[in-house]
Amino acid sequence: MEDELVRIRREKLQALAGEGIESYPNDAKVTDTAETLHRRFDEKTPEELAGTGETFDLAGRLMALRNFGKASFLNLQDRTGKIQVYVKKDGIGEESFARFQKFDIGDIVSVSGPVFKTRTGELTVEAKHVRLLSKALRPLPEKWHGLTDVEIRYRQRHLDLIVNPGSREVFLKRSRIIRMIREFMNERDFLEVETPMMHPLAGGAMAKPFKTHHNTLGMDLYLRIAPELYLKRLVVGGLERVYEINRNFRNEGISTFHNPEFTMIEFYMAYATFEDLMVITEELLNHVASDLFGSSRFTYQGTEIDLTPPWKRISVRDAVIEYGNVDPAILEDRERLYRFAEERGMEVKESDPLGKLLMTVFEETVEEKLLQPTFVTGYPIEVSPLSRRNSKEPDVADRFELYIHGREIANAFSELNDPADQRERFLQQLREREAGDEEAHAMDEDYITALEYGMPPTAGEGIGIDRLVMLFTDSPSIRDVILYPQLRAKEGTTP
RNA sequence: GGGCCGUUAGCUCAGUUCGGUAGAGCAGCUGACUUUUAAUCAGUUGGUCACCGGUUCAAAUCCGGUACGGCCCA
Repeated sequence: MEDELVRIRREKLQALAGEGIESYPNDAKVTDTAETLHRRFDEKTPEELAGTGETFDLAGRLMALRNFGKASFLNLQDRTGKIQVYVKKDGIGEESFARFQKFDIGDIVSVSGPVFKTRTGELTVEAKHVRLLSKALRPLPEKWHGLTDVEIRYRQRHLDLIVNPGSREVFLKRSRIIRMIREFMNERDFLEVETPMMHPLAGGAMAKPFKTHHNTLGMDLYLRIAPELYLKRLVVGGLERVYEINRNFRNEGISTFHNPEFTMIEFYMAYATFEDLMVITEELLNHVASDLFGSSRFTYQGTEIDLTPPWKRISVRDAVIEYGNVDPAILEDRERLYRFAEERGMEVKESDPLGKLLMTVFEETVEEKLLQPTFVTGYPIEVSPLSRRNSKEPDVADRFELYIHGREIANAFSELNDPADQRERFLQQLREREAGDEEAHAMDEDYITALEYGMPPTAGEGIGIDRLVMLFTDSPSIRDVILYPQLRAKEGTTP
């Protein structure tokens, strides 16, 4: 039973405490890491290592223990990796060695001593001192198979991170990707800002929000579904290039591509158009890819993705014709398109306008076929309430969505900065809301007022960071790239 | 929300077909072992078979339900 294993380890800790050894000391000096030692000494010969006299201080988690009676080999894991440690009775002294017998796999220990190479050529720290810094009272998952139970991996991510190097790798990469994005934006003179996560009305996207309540103000608030309207107010305020990397919350289903809270970067650039953003997007993703892979090519779930610009550009309409094999004539006729979609079991309503029908047919027939990076343009104005109208085709928005491997990765448009048109669009959304569309955009008078002070011509874009990380880490599920994905509450667990 | 699949020792998994004393490896414990690396050798502890109910002389196994998870669909 588990209690038995915990009891034995607790008794070991108590036995050490009985000898006057502090159970949880915090005065360990750690100056070296596994990585630095490997880098310095892996290529050296045993002779070069011998007799230098230099000693090293490191600490980490004891991941393996191979006992030989009067000597032991340990694997010590720190944030940079693993290194072998050799502990022998002669090396640390009899008393110390007796205490060392109470160490277990999983314990946090510090080690100091010189390095040498074993018979098999492995760089090893020869311990002169070992010390228990923190006892692992519970056993770790098995060393060889690791931890595969996905539920434990998500609920107890610490265990996953300790025993599954691949998982740790994903989150190191995630951090690196975000760092590269910041670097890219900062270099182009974008200002990083933070805008409210709690909104009096949920705007900037078409989605159902989470509702919460502020007691003192006595008002309901919504967790933001997008930062868009605040960021554009900042552009009105003269911060001509802004970006925010932060969480959005959408009260929707959970799947391998959807988590209720997810991370986006949104950025806005005055005096740019959605077409300028295509180029910037190509550059941004290549900036990240070149850092991660040293290349524009990488593999996602067995498919080679090539980010070499320029990427394909195609309108929704042309894509439906090309990938969906739909007769162009049908696309001009609302009635015919409705029947077409209906006959194929797509979820459409009799009242849907042509643009909405077109998007449904696009989603059903095209999306999954867009494997290589593709800018889809020509979005109907009625599904783009915040986008600028195309000057030549007023029914079409100056907008694109980026698809990679059949998934929407980014959404961008030239911003609608005409307050009168914006009011009309909101009113249209209100009508759709009244017709039963819960996700239709709310009226935001305050935002319109801000536009009335004059917003420069601006283009803005949102990129889903989690989905980008999935692509770049070859992860099949969004839960693999979010440290604590949302799960159903389970009795006796915190998250 | 629907369909399919899963839940057995701390971990990784057999065992379910066709009901008949709950198993292995690792970890743990005891002993041997001062250059191993999935160390080795000998011995050994450890189980609410997810949970609730039913059928049966007898249920991990069959039936019904619940919880949680995974995949697919909406």
